[in-house]
Amino acid sequence: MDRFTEPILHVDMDAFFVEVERLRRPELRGLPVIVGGLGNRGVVAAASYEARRHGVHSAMPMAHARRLCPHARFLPPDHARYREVSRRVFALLDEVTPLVEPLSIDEAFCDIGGLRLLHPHPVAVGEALRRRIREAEGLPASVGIAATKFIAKLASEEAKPDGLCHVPAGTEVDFLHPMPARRLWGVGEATHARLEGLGVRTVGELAALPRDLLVRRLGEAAGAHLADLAWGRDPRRVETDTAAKSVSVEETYERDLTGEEGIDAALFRHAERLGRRLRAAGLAARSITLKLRFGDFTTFTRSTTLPRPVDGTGDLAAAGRALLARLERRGRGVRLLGLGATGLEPADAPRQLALRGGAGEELTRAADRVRDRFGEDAVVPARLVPRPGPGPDPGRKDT
DNA sequence: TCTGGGGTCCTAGGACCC
DNA sequence: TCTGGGGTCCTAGGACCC
Repeated sequence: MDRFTEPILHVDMDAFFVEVERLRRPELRGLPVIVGGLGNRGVVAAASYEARRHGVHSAMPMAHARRLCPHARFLPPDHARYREVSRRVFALLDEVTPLVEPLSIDEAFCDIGGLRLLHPHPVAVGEALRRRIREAEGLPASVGIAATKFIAKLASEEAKPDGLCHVPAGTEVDFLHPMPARRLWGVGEATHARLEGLGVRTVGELAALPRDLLVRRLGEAAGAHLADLAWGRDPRRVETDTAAKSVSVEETYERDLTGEEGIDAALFRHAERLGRRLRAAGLAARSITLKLRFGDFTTFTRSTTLPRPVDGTGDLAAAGRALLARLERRGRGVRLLGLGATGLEPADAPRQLALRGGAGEELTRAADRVRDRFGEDAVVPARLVPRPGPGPDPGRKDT
């Protein structure tokens, strides 16, 4: 009986932000291009392969990237556009199989096990998908094919740029063991350092360690997980419909915020953006988290669980202020301020109407509708409008 | 070189309940 | 009067991913 023994595709767009920019500006083809925050505290979000050859990579401080590759073209990110293109690429995946699990804006797992009667081989499906994305959107994508998710993901990395890599069932260990342990999904800087402390450099050396030693050194979950991955074991299935567990907004300021008023205004703007995103998703939050990073990069969070879920700007701002009051600032400047929502549930979950705010809530929703039509800046709370000059203006009534 | 913004998951301690 | 074990929830911090 014909059946796919490697039914999992990992589709990963190559230098996604850069390639989307090149669609609009073909003159950028062949040049080193770097997309990211251009301010003095920016980092690289995406680098073209030409820029990567100079050592530039994502998450690198932009100042460093400029030094490594001064002749690159530097562009600010256009996330709205990337989201739109991403939506269309995922729609192409949906044409192939209903079992699509988005991992981020530019990558997804597809389970094509159900296609086995229609296609001779998973590689034919992968190549057709790459061609389809190229023809429909003009974008390069790499595909990894394997029996498990994490081998498929490693395979797509191996395939880059603009390629396909198939790891036949039974050959996983040969594929894995020569690799640096750092390449495993879940081995970051900290775990890598600990593994080096154990004398581990490759996945093969990791596989040779006793499982209980890994659990003792890395914790129950991470240790057991890595022990399995090192032998190619990964039972996770492709999951569709994974509901969001948190929504958050944060901002790093060009210069640290120092005055109480400026910090409070920033907090209120966060409450507005967060509330708007919750309401657009039809969600309300039971728990609110405030995040604060000081100029010296020390970072603190404070969170609270409310008696009932909230989605209104006023409620979010009030919770944020209460949390802010619990942090000792001691005159330190604020580099980053963030506000997050967890404990999400549908805003329509049975809650008595009487509890759902009054006129304030209606105003919020009216403002949302105006912004839907005229843009984010169409409605600005009076408290965020710059005050006219010093002293009262006798000719002006508050409106 | 000096460190973004959006997420997920895990750990550990404490409160609280049975 | 002293002491259990287990489960769940909450909070803060940290690792990790793209």
